Amino acid sequence: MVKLARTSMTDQVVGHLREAIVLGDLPMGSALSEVRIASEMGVSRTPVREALQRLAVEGLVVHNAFRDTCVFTVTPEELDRMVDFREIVEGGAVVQAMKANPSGLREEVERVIAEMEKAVARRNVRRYLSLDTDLHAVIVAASQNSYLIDANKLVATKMAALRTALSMDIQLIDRSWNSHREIRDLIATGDPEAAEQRLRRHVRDTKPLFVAGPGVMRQDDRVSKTG
Amino acid sequence: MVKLARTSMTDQVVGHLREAIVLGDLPMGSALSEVRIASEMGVSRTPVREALQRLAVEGLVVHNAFRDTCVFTVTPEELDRMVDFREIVEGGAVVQAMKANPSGLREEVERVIAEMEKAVARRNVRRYLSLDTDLHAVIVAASQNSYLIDANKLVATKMAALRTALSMDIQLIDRSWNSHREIRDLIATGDPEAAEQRLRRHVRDTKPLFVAGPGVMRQDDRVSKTG
DNA sequence: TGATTGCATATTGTATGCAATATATAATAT
DNA sequence: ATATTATATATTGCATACAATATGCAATCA
Repeated sequence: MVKLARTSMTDQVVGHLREAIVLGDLPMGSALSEVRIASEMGVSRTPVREALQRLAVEGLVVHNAFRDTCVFTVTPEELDRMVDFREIVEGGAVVQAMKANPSGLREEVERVIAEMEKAVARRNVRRYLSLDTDLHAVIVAASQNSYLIDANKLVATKMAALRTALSMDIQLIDRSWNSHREIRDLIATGDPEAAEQRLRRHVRDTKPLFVAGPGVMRQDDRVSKTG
Repeated sequence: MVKLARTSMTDQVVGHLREAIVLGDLPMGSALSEVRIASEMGVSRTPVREALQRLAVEGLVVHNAFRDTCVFTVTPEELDRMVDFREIVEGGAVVQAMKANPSGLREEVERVIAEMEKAVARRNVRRYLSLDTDLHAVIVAASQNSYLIDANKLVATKMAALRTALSMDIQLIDRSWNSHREIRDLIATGDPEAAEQRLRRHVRDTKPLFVAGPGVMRQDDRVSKTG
């Protein structure tokens, strides 16, 4: 671990853990030992603790006082609420973006859609799912509203981790791909209401993919140690 | 400071600082010295640091690396985005609440409205503004969606601090009071769309009260030390 | 056999010390 | 007089040591 170069150790630990959670290296529900992470990253416990505190506020880890802190898990009921929340936030964001920043929104969406087309052509499911995360992120980012962006992070990182854990069929990808293109078209058309409703429906439709997927479990199902 | 009774020192510091910010004891923009807070609360720097990290994620304080951490400030542009955000989140929440938890929503709103009526009768502006914060909070809470609740906190605490710093005219209170009662009526009526639109308009209308108010400033205007 | 108590271990919570960096002040040079 | 530099001070960032708490296991007892 390099000696803090303009970025604090705590920031590096936060980034490292977030990435590990999204990539599935830290399975959902697994306990996070401060000493283990510290020794693995070659730092002391202090920056690790501070990183875990921040991630706990973000909801990416749950902190059990005097016991341990684990990677988040999601119950089916909570997944419902995540979808409801995404409808509201992403729907609101696309309206904001189309009114305040339409060209920027179109450019960013077009860019991701183009990448998606390549991924679909190559049947690269992994890449497509990553771009799925990106597409929703750029829509929210185009709103240029830091509160919407921060609010979105409360679910976006979890969704990214869930997508990683998901083994998705190629048929489902095609279905999602159609949905994404329709959203792109409606954004290009310039009708905020239509785009919002289509985006909300899209988010709603993806719910069934996750309810039966891995990572969706009771809150008590601990898995393993840091690994 | 009592020796941790079921709650960690860090939690206590978080609560203390949040309250101090909302009540205006820590003015917006003021720098927060770790050692000063630690000595004032009779704890070491460690829990203070951890508390500040958490509050930074919440956006209540801004952390300048290697320099200091200050209480948040709001620019007029950011206030616009806060209002946009509140429209989306509170509007979405009231719809959720009316669909999933209508009776609970009505009860809670009715309770706060009743308290407001007393405050208005007694011309107690301070109390009314506090209930204003409560009213919006109970609406979001009634959605029973933890993500909406957490997202709302990204602005609710800041709004509470801004209200505290605000010296509001009694005429403006009467105007707000009418607005609040209309929202209550629409919630009681049971038309989610109508209630959402009315709530969004109410949030939008309150914007002018704050743009000229105290606490809304350029990000660089530091004020004083912890005091 | 089953429950309970006590101890050993592991983990978190807090305090303190030291290093690194930033800010302010004063001295110097042009 | 202004700009620059050196220094002193204050503050943050990190590491380590210690205290408090929880967990697991074994021994003991009913």
